Amino acid sequence: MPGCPVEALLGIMGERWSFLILRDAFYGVRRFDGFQQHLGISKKVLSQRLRKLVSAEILRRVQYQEHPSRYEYRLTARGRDLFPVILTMMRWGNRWLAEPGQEWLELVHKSCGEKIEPKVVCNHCNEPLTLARVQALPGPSATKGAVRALRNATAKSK
Amino acid sequence: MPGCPVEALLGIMGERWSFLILRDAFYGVRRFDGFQQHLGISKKVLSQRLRKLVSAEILRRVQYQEHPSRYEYRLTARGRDLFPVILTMMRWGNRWLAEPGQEWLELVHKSCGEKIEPKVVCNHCNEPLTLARVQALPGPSATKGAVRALRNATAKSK
DNA sequence: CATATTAAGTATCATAAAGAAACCTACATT
DNA sequence: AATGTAGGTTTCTTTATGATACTTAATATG
Repeated sequence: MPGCPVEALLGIMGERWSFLILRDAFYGVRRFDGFQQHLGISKKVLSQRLRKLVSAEILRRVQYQEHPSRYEYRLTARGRDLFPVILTMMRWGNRWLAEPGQEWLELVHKSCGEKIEPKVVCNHCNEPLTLARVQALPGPSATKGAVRALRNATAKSK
Repeated sequence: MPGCPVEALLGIMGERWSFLILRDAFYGVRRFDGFQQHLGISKKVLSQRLRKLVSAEILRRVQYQEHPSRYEYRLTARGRDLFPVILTMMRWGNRWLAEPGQEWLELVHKSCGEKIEPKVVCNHCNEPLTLARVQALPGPSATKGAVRALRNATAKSK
């Protein structure tokens, strides 16, 4: 039983290739061979990860042909809803790990035409969320460990 | 050499415990023993991960006492800037993995006092970023594989 | 004075996960 | 008849993780 939502997410997505498979899915990759060639992952591990992502309902295994039967993997609503996680990862990687002016990729917003730097904000006041301004409180399912950690955290933040 | 910012980030943060160590750091944990007890990670792996996070400048190893000398681990600016990634993970985990009404933790915005659901928006137009409205284009450092994947992605998105 | 305890690790060995390469199945193509 | 294609599985080797014991330097306890 996980003790926090991050732990729960990592129980599904925490293994070595899971986020890269997801990233490829966002790029439009759907087929076993596509993932395998693009990622350079071993077939064994790929099939294990795909099975896990399917059983977690991040991907759906869909037959796209009979005789012989062939399947592909498509994002579910749950899977698509991981897009914000990938976006924040992309922003951080571009910001801190790319040579300046040498980013690997550029995100463009089709709505406004601008180059995006994804920003995480409060859904109420639309202010960017910083560590100092966000307080984590144990919820109804918090474990004892989490309650203790959060109590310490809020005690120390000054 | 990584081919995309997500890959680059995962080169640092991709191992089993790294994100949980980071989450604990956001909760205010700083000491070896604190991480070890709270996470239930083996000391060997913890010391390997901390070393890696320090060498990636996510954490700084700071002496907090002499005789005997003791060190603690503090978030750097780089590390603090991973907060948005953790926030989007928390939101996703709370949304899809918690029993309804039984979330593990609640985020409160000290600025507006409201319960937060972190939202990822465009830094120009402030609209939420959805898969359909974001276009990824290869940047200056994109690998051939990435260029091909992105071309396919944009070709297929309709 | 001897023994515990604390904090931050290392060392050693057993188990689990990942990677490489070959093989399998069902059909289509040359 | 042989080759190719797509989506895997099997087997074996290498690497990573986990459990337990030990180390070091100082303080606290009986």
